[in-house]
Amino acid sequence: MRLSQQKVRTLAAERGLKLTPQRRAIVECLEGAFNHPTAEEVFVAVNRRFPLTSRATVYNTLHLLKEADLIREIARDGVVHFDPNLGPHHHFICRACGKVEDLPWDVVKPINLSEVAGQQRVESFDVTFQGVCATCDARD
Amino acid sequence: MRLSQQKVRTLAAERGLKLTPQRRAIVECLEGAFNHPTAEEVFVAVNRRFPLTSRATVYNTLHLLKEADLIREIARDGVVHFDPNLGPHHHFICRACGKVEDLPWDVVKPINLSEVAGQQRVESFDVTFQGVCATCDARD
DNA sequence: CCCGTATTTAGAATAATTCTAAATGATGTT
DNA sequence: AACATCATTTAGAATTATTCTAAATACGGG
Repeated sequence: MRLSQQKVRTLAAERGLKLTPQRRAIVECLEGAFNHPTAEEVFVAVNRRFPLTSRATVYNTLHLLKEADLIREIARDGVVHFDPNLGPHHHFICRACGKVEDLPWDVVKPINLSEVAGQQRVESFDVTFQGVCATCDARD
Repeated sequence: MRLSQQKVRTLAAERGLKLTPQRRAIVECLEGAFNHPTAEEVFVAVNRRFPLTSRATVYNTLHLLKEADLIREIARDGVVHFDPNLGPHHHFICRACGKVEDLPWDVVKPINLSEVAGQQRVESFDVTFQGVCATCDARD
């Protein structure tokens, strides 16, 4: 239920992609990240171990993983975060510090997509909760 | 239940803000917009009537209106849209053309915010549905 | 070990937004 | 109606985020 090197190996095999050290480093960084990093944060983290990784490679790989549904993208106020947690869940964003946290799937009662009437073909949905996180709440 | 000049007049009075022609033009543009425009689209629309309005003014005013909860901001894949519809509702975003549409509030069963457990102080939530809009669906 | 081709790179290009400092103008006061 | 004040506007520079480019590199099958 989470991005892993194994899943990426399978993807690479299926699509004829190459497993470069850069890609492995990016995946490794995301695997262990529970803080929903931005592209820039991934770039910095990867460059600590792999000093010459370019931004282009980070962006390319993030897009690749997203296309393959191995990571999710969370945008808020124009800030884009990435999430390696593939299990169904929702997000909470702190309006004070911008931190993203996961919330359990069942806090929202089931939604039957076919009942979301309209002309559209609805395929998925996601819920974002806003408020103040514990840390920021304590700081006031 | 919608942004209006009247609401902005009240806001201006309360906060000592000045009602400049530029601000009125921006509000007028948003009032009549049901297409969730981006900042750039507002800029272009306002400049049709008011040729020398700068981007800075458009951004400043949009931030002001957002702070005052007179418009909502909708971000998806790093693209930011603005919504003058203040009534409770959800959004649908077409993955093909990026168009944003409103969906009625009651397609989601009520969520009791105080029951959304965790350390956080949860204040609000919103739901974004994804899929293909009627226009794009017909085009395939 | 070689080859073909996907990938990586640094930096330039683009896009979105914010900043700056000077010029302007809305509004309460006289 | 003219004034003074202070918020606002402006053009363009600066910043930030992301994408593009074309040349150099390096997976991984054979």
